[in-house]
Amino acid sequence: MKPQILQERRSRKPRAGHASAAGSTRGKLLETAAQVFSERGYHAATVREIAKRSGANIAAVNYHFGDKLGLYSEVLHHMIAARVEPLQAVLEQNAPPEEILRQVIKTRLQGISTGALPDWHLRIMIHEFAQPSPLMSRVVKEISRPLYMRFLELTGKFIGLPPDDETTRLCAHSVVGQILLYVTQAPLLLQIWPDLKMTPEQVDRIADHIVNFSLAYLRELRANQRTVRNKSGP
Amino acid sequence: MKPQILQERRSRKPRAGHASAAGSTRGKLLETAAQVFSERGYHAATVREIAKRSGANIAAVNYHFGDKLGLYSEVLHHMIAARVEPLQAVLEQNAPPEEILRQVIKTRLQGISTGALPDWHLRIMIHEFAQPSPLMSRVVKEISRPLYMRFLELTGKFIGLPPDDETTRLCAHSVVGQILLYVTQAPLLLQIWPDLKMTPEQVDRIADHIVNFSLAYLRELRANQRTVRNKSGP
Amino acid sequence: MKPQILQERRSRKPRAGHASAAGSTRGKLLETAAQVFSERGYHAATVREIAKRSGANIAAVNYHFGDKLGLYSEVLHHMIAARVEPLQAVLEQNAPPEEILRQVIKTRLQGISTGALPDWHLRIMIHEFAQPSPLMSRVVKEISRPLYMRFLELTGKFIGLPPDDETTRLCAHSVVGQILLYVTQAPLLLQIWPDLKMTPEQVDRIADHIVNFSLAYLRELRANQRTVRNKSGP
Amino acid sequence: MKPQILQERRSRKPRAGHASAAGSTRGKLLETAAQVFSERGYHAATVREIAKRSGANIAAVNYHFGDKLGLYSEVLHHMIAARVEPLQAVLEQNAPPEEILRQVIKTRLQGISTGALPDWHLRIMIHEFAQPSPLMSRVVKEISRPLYMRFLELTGKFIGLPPDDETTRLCAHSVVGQILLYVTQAPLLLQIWPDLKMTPEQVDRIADHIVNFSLAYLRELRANQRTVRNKSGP
DNA sequence: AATGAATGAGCCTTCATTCAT
DNA sequence: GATGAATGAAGGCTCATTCAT
Repeated sequence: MKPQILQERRSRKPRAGHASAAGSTRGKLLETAAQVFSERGYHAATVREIAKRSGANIAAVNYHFGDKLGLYSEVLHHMIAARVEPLQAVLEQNAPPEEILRQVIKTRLQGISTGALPDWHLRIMIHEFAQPSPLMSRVVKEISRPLYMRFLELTGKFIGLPPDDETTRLCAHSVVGQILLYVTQAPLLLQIWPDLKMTPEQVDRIADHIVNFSLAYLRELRANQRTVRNKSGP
Repeated sequence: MKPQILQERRSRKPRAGHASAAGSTRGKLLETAAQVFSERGYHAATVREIAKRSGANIAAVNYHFGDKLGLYSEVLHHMIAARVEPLQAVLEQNAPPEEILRQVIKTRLQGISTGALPDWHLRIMIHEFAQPSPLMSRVVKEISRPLYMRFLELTGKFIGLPPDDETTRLCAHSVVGQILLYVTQAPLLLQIWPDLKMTPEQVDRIADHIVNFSLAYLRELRANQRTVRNKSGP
Repeated sequence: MKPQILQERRSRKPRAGHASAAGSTRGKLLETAAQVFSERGYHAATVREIAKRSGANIAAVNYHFGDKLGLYSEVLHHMIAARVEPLQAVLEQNAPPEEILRQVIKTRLQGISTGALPDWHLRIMIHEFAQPSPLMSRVVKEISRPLYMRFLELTGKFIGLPPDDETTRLCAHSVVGQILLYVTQAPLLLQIWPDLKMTPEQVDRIADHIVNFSLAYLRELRANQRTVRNKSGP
Repeated sequence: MKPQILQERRSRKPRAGHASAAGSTRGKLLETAAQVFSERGYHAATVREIAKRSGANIAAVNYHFGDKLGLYSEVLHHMIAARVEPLQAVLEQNAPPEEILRQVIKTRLQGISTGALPDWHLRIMIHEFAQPSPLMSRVVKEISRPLYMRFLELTGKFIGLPPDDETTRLCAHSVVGQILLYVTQAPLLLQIWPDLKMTPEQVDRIADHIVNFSLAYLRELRANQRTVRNKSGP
């Protein structure tokens, strides 16, 4: 279930074990690239800006990562470690599904509350969906799909249906959709809803709402499902 | 409440009434531009490609629309007529809120069924949020905000709360989020859910699911609201 | 001695007798062109701007004057009538050379005193010398040369030497140079000499200075010349 | 009193000490640019032509100088070292004013004798006044003004008046104007005066004429001034 | 281990001009 | 008598990339 490591591409220089150490040029480049890619997306980001912000020579990107895509690939690689795995952890834990659902939603939304970390992971995904890079399919395969599958499992278990049942999928989508609204439309919402301050308290209220909104239907479904099973049972 | 018309920008020639007739260079340009902008977004789209695909000279864009932004502005303008207004019409009609809700969802989702029109309107919006163009604020003001406000009203009326109540907003967001998932994440879903064919029948089932999923909570809320009102009433 | 008429060029439309009437498109075009050419010079001026400022279609220039150069040629033609002839008149008049000299200088300088007419003639000449247009040689032949020759004659008569004597030429140049400084370097002088207000009074003082400055040497020369002639005479 | 160095602009790379070495691309570019800018002026000159004549890629200009204006700025900078400073030196030297005046005139005129260097410095100034570039004010501040001020001082000392007296200014203008005629109107004069060969001997004669022409009035003024001072003195 | 220099392709825009009406 | 539409050429600039050192 663990996402595979993104394969190395055309860089001239093989990546050393300590390569992403913060002090090195390579490490600094990687750090800056994550920032810039998250701000502009793969296509609109320029190696020039990444190099300049890193205080590195413009040729450094090609030297260390082969080309722009190589650098992007590396950034994506780090994204998995930094983001997918923690969320995966939440999904894997041994707790009542209702509690897990609540935690997933809160974890997800906390990424967008203002002061927190810049949440570059998310913005990269948004750009990737708006305008896919050549690595889009890899992003899907190694980031989206595993998480999606796991969430399907969780939802299925909750409502008592197999993970790949259409109803299971639709329910999972309903939950995810509510979260993604705040994630992908954040700038719009901030303009359109003056009272949206994204304080931890407000984000908490939003998360609670999503949980309640979703559980209303899911519990109903679970109840029906048990009835059906009981009826069709012995 | 009707969204205002986007104002003309720097184009040298005023737009004639029949200007977007399919046969004319100008019309062809506009048509192609909508396509290209929806594929690549404002920034990544190139005037060159638009001109080439239109079979027009590259300078024709400048002649008819002043510059790239002028062309984009015109495309946005047509977007209102072709998309926002119909949806607005649905929202304005005199019918039970439950029915309107169902229609909104269906109208929205039908845009993505059948590969016919690749739903360029939405793709443009997605690009706009991923990487705002200089016209972003106008897009919000004239497209998003009016629809959002109207939908808030509808939701508020349904659950018996004022349109700008936080609960009203959160409920509206929950409904919209479910729809937007299919709209913004369509390419991902197609990869990740092999059985997603977007046939009219399936889209209908999806729409019904969203309605049911949402009403489960909204009705609950409405019931509570009435209880509260009755209790605090005479 | 009268400057020849600039020959018509490639215009499709032969110039009618009343063509430059103020109200007509053609006349308006000509008027605006003089303005624009004097502001920007032949190369930097654009037919677009001329057409726009005239409220005329961009193709009007080509229609009436063949091409940009044809329009410029026509402007030059009017320049002769409006500017060269009056100055010529001053030079031709029957008066003591000293008085003519004073008048030439004053006439010339008054063109640059602020409020007066925009003196587009002069600015066109400046541009022409900075970056000659294809019509430069015609400008010289029909405008500069006749005036220069006449001024040489005047100077020669004053100091008692033939017009094409080197000394005559050098003296004429000394006078003309003093005038041209204020004409070609006006913008610089305005920046560099805060008290230069170009009021009629100040322009008068400048003109008087140039006259006095020049006569100091010219009179000296004339005196010497007479002595020489007397000595070598009978 | 020394003119300040023009500040570096947007070029990406700081200028090394030996950067304008003839062999380097950068040096060649600079050399060609001076040529082209002097021929066409800032606006009409094209980066393409400069690059092509230099045998360099068009992007090299951007690389070395940031943009067209950056290159122009650098050319102006070199102009100071090559031209303004020597003239400044002449003006600063400790010699009788009459002798300095003579030298200034000769130095100035020698720039145009012998077709060798086509006196690009001056041509750039002429273009600058005909159609100012965005650097016009800097040109004035760092090139024209210091020289002008110094010349005012010299003239004032000669005639015994303060440098900023109107009479001092008018006299200085009269001298400068005579020089500038040959400098700004050279092409015209060559057409109009067939015997103008610009041989060193002839240029010398011109310089001597200007000196004599000017001194006739200046000495007169000085004499008057002394009389006045003596009368009003003790 | 890294970089300064250079490059070809492509970007958006503006130009003077032409042509059909 | 005039114009709207269209065009090829050229403008300045930025891009990711390469190469010699």
